[in-house]
Amino acid sequence: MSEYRQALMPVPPWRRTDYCGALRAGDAGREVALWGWVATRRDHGSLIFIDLRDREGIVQLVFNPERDADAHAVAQAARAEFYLAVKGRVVRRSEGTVNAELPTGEIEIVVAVAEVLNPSQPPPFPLAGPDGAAEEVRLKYRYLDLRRAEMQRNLRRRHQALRGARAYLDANGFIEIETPILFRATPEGARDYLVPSRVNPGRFYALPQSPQLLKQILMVGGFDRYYQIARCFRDEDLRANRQPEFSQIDIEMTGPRPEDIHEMAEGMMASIYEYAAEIQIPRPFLKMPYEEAMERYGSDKPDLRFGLELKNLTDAFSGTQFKVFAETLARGDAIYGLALPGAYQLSRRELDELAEGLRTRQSLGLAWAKIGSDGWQGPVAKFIGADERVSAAAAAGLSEGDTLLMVAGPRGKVRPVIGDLRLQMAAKFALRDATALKFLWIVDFPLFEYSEEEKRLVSVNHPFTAPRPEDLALLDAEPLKARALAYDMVLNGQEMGGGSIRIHNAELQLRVFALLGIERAEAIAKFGFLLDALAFGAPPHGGIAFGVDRIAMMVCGTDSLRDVMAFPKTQKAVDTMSGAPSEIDPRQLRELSIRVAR
RNA sequence: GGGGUCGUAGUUCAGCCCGGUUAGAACGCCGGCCUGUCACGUCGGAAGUCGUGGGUUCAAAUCCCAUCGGCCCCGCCA
Repeated sequence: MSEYRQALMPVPPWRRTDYCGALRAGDAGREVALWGWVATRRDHGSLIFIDLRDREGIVQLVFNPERDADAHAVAQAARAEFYLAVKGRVVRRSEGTVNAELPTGEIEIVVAVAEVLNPSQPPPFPLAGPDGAAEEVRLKYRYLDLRRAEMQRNLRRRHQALRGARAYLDANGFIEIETPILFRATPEGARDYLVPSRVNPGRFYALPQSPQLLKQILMVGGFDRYYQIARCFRDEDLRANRQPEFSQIDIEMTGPRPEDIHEMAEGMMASIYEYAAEIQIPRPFLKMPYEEAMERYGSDKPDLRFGLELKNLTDAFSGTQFKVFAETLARGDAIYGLALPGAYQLSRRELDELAEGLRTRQSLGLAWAKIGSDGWQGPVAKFIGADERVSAAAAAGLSEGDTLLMVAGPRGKVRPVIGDLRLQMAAKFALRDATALKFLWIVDFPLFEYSEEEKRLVSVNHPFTAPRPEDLALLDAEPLKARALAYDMVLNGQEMGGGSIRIHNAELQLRVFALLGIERAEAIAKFGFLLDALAFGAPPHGGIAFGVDRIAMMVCGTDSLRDVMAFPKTQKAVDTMSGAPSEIDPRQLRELSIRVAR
């Protein structure tokens, strides 16, 4: 490597006057001082061009050996990702050398002085262009990955989204309050991340899955309106849109009706989109009861960017001779269908694969029929009589050339399965309008559902959700029919946020706990602080929480959470850059009174 | 816990099915030449535990088994 002067100075030899990527034609004639990374270097033997990059973009530097030999020597020695400080004059590029692709393409910097502030090893992967390297490598060298324009853009949009949220909440009287990260483990919900207490051997803190209880207590504490950009932790398996550690915009207010929360949340979302994407989103959002969403879309977070609604064929087949369907009806179960327009053709093999998927995953059978000019075709067509064909065709709105997919079974199982088929078909036939933003609220969730695994009622939302007042009477007799004052905000088939009006009465809270199988003594042991708080004049209150990371994914147009987090973890919850989680020194464990069993 | 998929120069990938020369290409890297490039050009060069371990075979990047890791999904995630 040839010679260069490396300034081992802890601060640059001169202050920066501008960001590289911010210079424009209007700056022509100015003397500027810049710092930045070498993005690319084009060496013509004597003339050398360097594209210098900082967070705002790149600008072209020109080094002419006849003008300044020292600066030129620096350019000769410089390599990709060297951090340089330069001084020079901004000049308009001569005609024919303008680069229309670059915002800075009308000008360049004629460099008079240059210093290498820090050389760099050759980067392990190229930093220009959209993700060239495998994520494995990008995560290990995250600091290099973060220099890429895409990551710079994503994290800044995320920042703008949060600014939008804060601006709205601040303007509407919400007070930002921090809650502890070291909290207590509570039953229900996801697995907790635990932190041992050194001064209380054998005891553990839990990292909060969300600040749920604390924000309720802040309402009891009289703050009236609270918000927080809160870190949350859940020790569950990861997905493309799930990390063990994530952020939510957590909001609680005193005395709201659900509509008040909706209006506020829509205002905040509008502010987010204005700040992050300069888009005006249409308001108010559609509201859809949970039951309707399940009936029409087979999902509590329906994607409304396309139609293809489910068809309830139960009545249409009421007189069927087809054994499978007849048995279904005899059990009181349901038959649902999905009518694929003739333009969306599936091969026999694709249909078989779909059927196989349902059998293995859901142990449900898929029946299908193609509506031809000479009647129904398909393996089950011969079992389906003329009358049923007419009624089914009417119920499903079938025309010639269409394909009807049918699934029979318990309603609670069949609807989500067909809902999933609906999404698969949307992906296969590219039915989604990529530019649409389809917001809606899902309301009137059930309060409870029955858990086969635990053989008891569990909360659909969380145990602090208030029942609808008119459904209070159902609590003891038919708790599964009781609806909750709960709501989810859904955007393009993704849950953006959810919340509820909370129970603010200790007796009602104890009743709900009891229905969940949490007896009075256990409730007092584990949630005594909440029950006590409710007993001291707790005001009615309710709120909502939004997934910051999911919002960031939407405004950035990416489908991986890792693209909108600075330091995400892999699917095994590992940080490949730092090596966390790591083994711990035995001495440290001893201090914590912990012995590793493995 | 389970299913799928990928793992070969620094990077992106080909080769793997059907075992058999010295494991290739592009980008990057190193060196030479080059005064208007912007993915500069051009000439030359270096660069590989084929993820790891075991097995089958005269012979394994290639076939088999196990294992580790990345990604996607199911379960799980109020």
